[in-house]
Amino acid sequence: MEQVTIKDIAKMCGVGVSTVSRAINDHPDINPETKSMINQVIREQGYVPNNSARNLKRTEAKTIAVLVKGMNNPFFTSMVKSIEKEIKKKKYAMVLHHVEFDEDELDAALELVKEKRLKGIIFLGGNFNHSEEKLGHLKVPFILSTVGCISDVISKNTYSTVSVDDVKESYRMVDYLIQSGHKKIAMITASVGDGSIGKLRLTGYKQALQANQISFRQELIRPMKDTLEPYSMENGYQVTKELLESGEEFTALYVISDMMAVGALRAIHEAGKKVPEDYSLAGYDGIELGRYITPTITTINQPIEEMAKETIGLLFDILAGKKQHQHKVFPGKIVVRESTKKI
Amino acid sequence: MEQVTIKDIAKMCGVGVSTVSRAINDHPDINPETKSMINQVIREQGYVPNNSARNLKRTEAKTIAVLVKGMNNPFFTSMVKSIEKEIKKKKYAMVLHHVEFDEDELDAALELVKEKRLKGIIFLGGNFNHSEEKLGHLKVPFILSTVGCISDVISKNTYSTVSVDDVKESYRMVDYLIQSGHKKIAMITASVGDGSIGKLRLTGYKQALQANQISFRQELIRPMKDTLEPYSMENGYQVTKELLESGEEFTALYVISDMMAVGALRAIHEAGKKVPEDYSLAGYDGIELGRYITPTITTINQPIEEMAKETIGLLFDILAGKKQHQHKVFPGKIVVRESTKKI
DNA sequence: TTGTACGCGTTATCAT
DNA sequence: ATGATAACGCGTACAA
Repeated sequence: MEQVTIKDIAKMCGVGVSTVSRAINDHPDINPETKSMINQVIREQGYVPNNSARNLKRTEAKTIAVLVKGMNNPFFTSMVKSIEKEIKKKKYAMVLHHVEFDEDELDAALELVKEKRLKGIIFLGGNFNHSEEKLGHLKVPFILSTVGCISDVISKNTYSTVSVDDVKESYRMVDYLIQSGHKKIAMITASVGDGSIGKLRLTGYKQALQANQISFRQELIRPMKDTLEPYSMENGYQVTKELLESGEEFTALYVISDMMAVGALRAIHEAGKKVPEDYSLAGYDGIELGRYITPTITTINQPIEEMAKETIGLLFDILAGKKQHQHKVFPGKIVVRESTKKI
Repeated sequence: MEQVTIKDIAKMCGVGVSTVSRAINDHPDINPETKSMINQVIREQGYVPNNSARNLKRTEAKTIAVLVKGMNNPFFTSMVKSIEKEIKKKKYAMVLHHVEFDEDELDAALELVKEKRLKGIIFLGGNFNHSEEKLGHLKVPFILSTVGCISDVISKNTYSTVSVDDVKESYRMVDYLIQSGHKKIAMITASVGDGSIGKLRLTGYKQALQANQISFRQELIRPMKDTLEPYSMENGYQVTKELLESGEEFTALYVISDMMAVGALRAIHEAGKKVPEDYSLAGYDGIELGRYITPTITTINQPIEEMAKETIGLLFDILAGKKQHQHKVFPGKIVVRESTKKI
C-alpha cells in the first residue's frame, strides 16, 4: 500500500515540501506558475493530503461537531440540516457524528475534540446526565440543543442549552385536548427508567389535568417498551395495541413523539377504529411525515430553523467572547391537524 | 487549552511513554499492577488518546467505512444498521459517513482511506459514475451496495456489487399491476439527468408493458423535480399533484421509492380520491413506514439483512484473499399490501 | 519566492 | 517488564 505523500509530490515537482503545502492550502507566498504545476501533478497522482497528519499538526481547525443521539428520528435530521446551513454560513466545517442510545455521547465528544481540534460541540438529543468531573474534561464550549433534562448538579454556566419548554408545551397540548372535550386522555411516554424528556412531558400532562380538575389515572400512562427501539414506529404500534386490548377507556391518545404516533395510528386502524372519529391522536416534534400521513397529525411544532440559528449564533458569540453561556427557551407551536377533533 | 498527552501521563506515573501505551492498548508485556496504576491515573486525568496521532502511526486499523449518499432515505438507515451488526461480529470498527447528493463520494472515500487507514469501503446509494483513472487511486477493496448503474467503462473485476436487479424487479412490479388489470400505469421516476437506478427501473417498466402488448405513453412518465430534494415525500407529493391536475388518465401509479409514494398518497387523498379504490399505488424499497401507513404500501422488498450479510462476507473474503471481486444479485420480493387492488 | 528542519501525539522497534 | 527513540505525514518558522 504505497500511499503517495507530500514528499513524493515535492520530489516529482522538484520543489520543497513547503511549496507543495503552500499550493494545497492556497497560501499567498507562492508563484502562480509553480502552484498550477504542482496542482497538475497532484491531480495526476490522485494525491490526497492525510487528514490525521493535518489535524495533528494544526493548532486549531475551524470545525464544530454535531453529536446526535438516536439517528432514527427524522426530527434530528431536519435539525442537523438547518445547523449545517448555519455553520457553512460562518465558513466553518461541520462534522456529524451519531451515537447509539446505549453509547456515551460525552466519551465520543472527548475523543472528537482531540482528534479534530474542534472549536465547539453541539449535542442533539439524549439525556446528558454526566458527572461534573467528567464534564470538566470537555474544554471546548458546547451547547445542548433539544436535549432532555440535565442533572442540576452541574453549574448552569458551563454550557448553554437551546430547547423548548417540554413541560409547558406538553401542557399546551394536553390542555388543548381537554378544551376539545377530552377527559380520558391516554399517553405514551418514555420508559420508566428514562428521566429526561419523557418525564418532563409527563409532568406537563399531569399539570394540565390538574389545572382542569381531572384526576390522574396511572392506567392511562403507557411507557414505551425497553425491548424495542426507543421512539420507533414499532414501539408506538405495540404499546398502542396493548393499550387498546387492555380495554382501558379513553377518547384521546397523546404520544410523546410523532414517529411513535404513526405506529399508534396503524394500531388503531387495525383495531377497526378510526382517527379522529373514535380516538383523537396527538404527537410531538413536528416532523415532516406528520403533514403527509393521512390523517395528518396534530402535534407540537418545534421551531427547528430558529433553534438552529440560535444554537449556532450563541456558539459563535461564546467563541468570540461576546457572550456567556445561556439557556434559551423557544416557544413551541401547537399545530392542529386532522388527527384530533372536538367531542 | 492544555490538553493532557501520553507524555504527561507517563511523567505522572513515573514510567515511560511506551508503558503507558501498552496499558492503553492491552498489550501483553506489562505488569498488571503498573497497568492498573496507569489506568487509574488516566481516568483521574480524563486522558483520551488522540486519534489523529494513532491513525497516523498505526500501519493498519481494523476499520471499514460505510459511505451513504442521501441520508434522508430510511431504507439506507436500515441497511447501515444491518451492516454495522455484521461488522461488529467481525470485531472490526465501522465509520459511517454521509455525503450529500451533490458531493463526490469518491473524493470522500479517498480522504477517509488516508485518514483512517481503512481496510475497505462500502458505498450505499448514489450513482457512482467515476472515471477509471480516479477510481484507480482507491487502493482498498470496495463494494457497491444498492448503488445505481455503474458506467461500464470500468472493468468489473476491480470492485464488487451487491444489489437487486432493478430492471427485473421493476418489471415484476409493473407486470403484477398489469396482471391485476391495470393498463394505464403512471410512473414517478428519477429526474431526466439521472442515468442510474431511475433509468433501470424505467426500463423494467417499459419491458413489462411491451411483454403485455401495452403501448408506452410518455405522458404517464413523471420525473421527480430537480428543484426539490430527490426521493423526498415532498417531491412525490408535488409530482403526483401535477399528474392529477394534468387530467391524464391512469388507474395505477408506480413510484420509484416508498418515501415518494407516501407523498403521492397524500396528494391523491387531497384530490378527493382514494387508494386503492380510485388508484392503485405501488412503491419500491420496502421501508418500515410502508407497513405502518394506511393504506399499507405494496412494494418491492429488498432483502436488507441478506444483502448486508453478503456485503460484509464478501468484503472480508476479499480481504483474506479468499475470493475475487463479484457481482451478487439478490432477488427482490413483491409485497402486496393494501395500496393496490385488482380491477 | 523557495527549501530545510522541527514538532504535533502516538505506536513500533530496539535495547536494557 | 520497561524505557528511549525513530518514524508516521503534514504545517510552519526560519534560513536562504
